[in-house]
Amino acid sequence: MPNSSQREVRVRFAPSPTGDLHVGNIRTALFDWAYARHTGGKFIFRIEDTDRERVTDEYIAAAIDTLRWLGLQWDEGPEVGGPYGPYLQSQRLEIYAEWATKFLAQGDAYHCYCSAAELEAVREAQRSANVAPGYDGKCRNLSAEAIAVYEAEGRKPVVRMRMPEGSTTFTDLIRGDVSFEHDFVPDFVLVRADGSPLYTLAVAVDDVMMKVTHVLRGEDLLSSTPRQIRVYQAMGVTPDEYPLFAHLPFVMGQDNTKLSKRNGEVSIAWYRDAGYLPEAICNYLALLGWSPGEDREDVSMKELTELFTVERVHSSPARFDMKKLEAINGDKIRSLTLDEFYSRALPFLQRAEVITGTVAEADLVKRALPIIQERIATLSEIPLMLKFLFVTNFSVEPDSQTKIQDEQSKKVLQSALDALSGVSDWSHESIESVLRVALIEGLGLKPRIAFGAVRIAVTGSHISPPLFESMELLGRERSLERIKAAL
RNA sequence: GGCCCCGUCGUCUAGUGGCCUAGGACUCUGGCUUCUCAAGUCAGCUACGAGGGUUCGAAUCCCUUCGGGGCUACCA
Repeated sequence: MPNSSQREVRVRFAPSPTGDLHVGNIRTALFDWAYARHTGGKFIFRIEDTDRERVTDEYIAAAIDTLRWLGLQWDEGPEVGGPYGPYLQSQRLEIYAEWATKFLAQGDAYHCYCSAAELEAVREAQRSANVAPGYDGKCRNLSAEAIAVYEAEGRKPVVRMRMPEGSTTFTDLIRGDVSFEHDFVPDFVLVRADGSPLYTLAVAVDDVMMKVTHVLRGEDLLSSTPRQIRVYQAMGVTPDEYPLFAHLPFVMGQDNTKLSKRNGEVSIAWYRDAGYLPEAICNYLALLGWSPGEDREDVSMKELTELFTVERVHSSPARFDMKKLEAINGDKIRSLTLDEFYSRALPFLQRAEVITGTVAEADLVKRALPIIQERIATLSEIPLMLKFLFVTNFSVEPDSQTKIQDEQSKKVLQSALDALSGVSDWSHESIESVLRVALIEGLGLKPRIAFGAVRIAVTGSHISPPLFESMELLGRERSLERIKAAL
């Protein structure tokens, strides 16, 4: 039997969707995916919903949707199936029950009748006595009589795994050898009193049964690895068949605490709505805890699969920096072809109700996009910048309005109106040359002063896309109307 | 408290004993460009947590220390 490093690579992403997938989850998913693709192996998507109190169908659906949106296509998992399914743990309950029964029969696990209150009391005592906390092993070797008494009391037992004396050592692909003395790994629960399995049981059983070869996951799971390995042993899996572990460093918030709502947006759905491109999110996230070296930072999805190796993953945590994500997003937007940019822009324009979806609008949008492409960092800025082209009841922003109330501005607008009235070829080139002659040469004004007033009158704001192109797009009639209205 | 992990510019990182008076990117500051805003471009600021070793030579190896984080559930 070939060992884990020789078998076909099978990597799984196994979130427990107790909310929207967040930045940290996705970084893990991205690395899992990239590693599978890099090695030509399989990317498996599994839902860990053993805690049905917290995992809902909505969150599961959202997780599936998010992964799809990001382009992290899975080879096995929800909706696509696969040879080792089902891929929802809630649909594998009988499998876990069978193994638990087997462990019980083998003596690897035992029934524990301790109540939550009793366990808490033990922990409390351990805390004050300053000794290692954990289950005290009270039910490890219960006599038949003692069991009968508990049963008579109506107590429902949990199934608890027996940790033998000794220690567990494993090689983490990122951190090297890590070992834990079993004195600090207490007997742990596999099955709840109601018969439902816990993560510790399900994760190990599934990884073995789904023939997972590499477990790349968050470092918060590092200290649960000995428990997972203990289950492998009880299952009869030999060490050379264990999956290889790689514990990824955390993605932290700005204030160096775990990323959460408090210190930055975490939900990927939020980034989607805010106009971030999936490839930008992936590119940025890839740089958190990993780097291709050689001062490279711009990485496409394809390049990521070519360059990604676990060896180049860091062991130290990274802070999430929205500013850098934004910068990368802007770069990605600028490198979009017009067609790509157009299809991504459309939903944002429609959602903002700037356009309704007519053919005429589509044409104007297509002509307008090139002049704003290099001016935005997120797609959500598009409606703001293009609104002036579509609005029916046009008005100038109050802030800008005050800037064209003075005599000089009126004079500028009047001159512009006069000069522009005679223009027949309404192209940005001729608009510009006519205005330069009339305002710069004619009135002797600085360009920023002269064009500023026209800009406000025509676009409604002192910040806008390039003036002459904007006027060309707006059309002669509407442009002149707006200048007139501003007088 | 115990166990485990981690420690290079503000942030993400390059760096695996000499190529490092530490490179790139983002941010920030200033300049150029310029019809606004951007984009582009040039320049600048700022880092090997600290202390000991090992070595001709250390960001790179060892030890100690300090700091940060995770786990310590019938959560994952």
